[in-house]
Amino acid sequence: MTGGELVAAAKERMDPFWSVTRSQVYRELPGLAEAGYVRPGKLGPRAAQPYAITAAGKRAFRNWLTEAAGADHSRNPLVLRIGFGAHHAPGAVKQLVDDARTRHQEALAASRARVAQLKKEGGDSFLVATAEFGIAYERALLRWLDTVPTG
Amino acid sequence: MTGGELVAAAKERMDPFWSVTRSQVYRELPGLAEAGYVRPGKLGPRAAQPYAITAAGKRAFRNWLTEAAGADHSRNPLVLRIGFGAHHAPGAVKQLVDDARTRHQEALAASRARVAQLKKEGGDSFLVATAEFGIAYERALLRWLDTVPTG
DNA sequence: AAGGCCATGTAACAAGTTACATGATTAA
DNA sequence: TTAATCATGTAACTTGTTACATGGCCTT
Repeated sequence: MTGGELVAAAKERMDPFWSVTRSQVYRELPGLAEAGYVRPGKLGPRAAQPYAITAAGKRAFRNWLTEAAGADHSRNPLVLRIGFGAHHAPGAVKQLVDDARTRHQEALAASRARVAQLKKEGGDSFLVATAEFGIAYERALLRWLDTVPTG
Repeated sequence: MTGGELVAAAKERMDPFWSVTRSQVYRELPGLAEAGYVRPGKLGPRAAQPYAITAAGKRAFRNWLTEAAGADHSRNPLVLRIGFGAHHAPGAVKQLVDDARTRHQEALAASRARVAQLKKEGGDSFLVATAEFGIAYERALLRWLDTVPTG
């Protein structure tokens, strides 16, 4: 795959709980090739450089998989601002909450659609589980939003 | 406050949904002083440099508060690994899930304790809400863990 | 075949992490 | 009073973001 294809595949697979940017991917690929984990193929249109994973790359991946998972890491600007609610102008918190509700309702719908699609395709049950994580997260957030004081 | 005090206060206030490191804080403080948002006080023991916020600093803070909240950003290495469950050795997913359950049960207990403490202190209801976000998140994650296929 | 559009890749920058050096405080 | 511990701050490095340049594709 090329850098762009990898980014698209990663987003498709990980969207609610992980992210990568194109620049990260493009930066890493030459290093991975150097290390022998991927092998560059011949250039396509637009100077697109495809790579194929090598046997060593697969080994390294499996190795990485077994490493302990490490703590998760959240950055939630909405909750951060709500925590300073006492410093807000009147009505500002309600505004924040309403906007967030709209956005997360959309995200919830997207997660549900993704689960439905994966199930229809008869896909890997672990992938379905990660998509269901998206639903669980969005539902929890929406329910929490309903409890935030908006005064 | 000094850099160390600021880090401690930030962790106390934001722990489940935001984080800062000491290095970030120490790096920013001289710049904020330069910009007139904080004023350095006299050095304490261990060359500790305290800062006080200025009127301009408070204005800048209120300004920042009203900015739109931006999307939240999660990095969850556990869900990431589970998504690749099909590539794991047998039993490995169960191991991951069991470890995670322990850790998140502890985190849930910590969140609950924090809510109880804030309520006892009669604190700011917005702060209580952010602590309750921690509970909601941990509960959702734990319930989701119970649905993950461990075969 | 010309112009707008989208995908590829690069480069400069900002934010986040890790490892280190130093100076008080505490305890043996 | 010496050694261990802990808090302060710094510096080097890694990761993540934003802004940019270029080149095929697709429509008209």
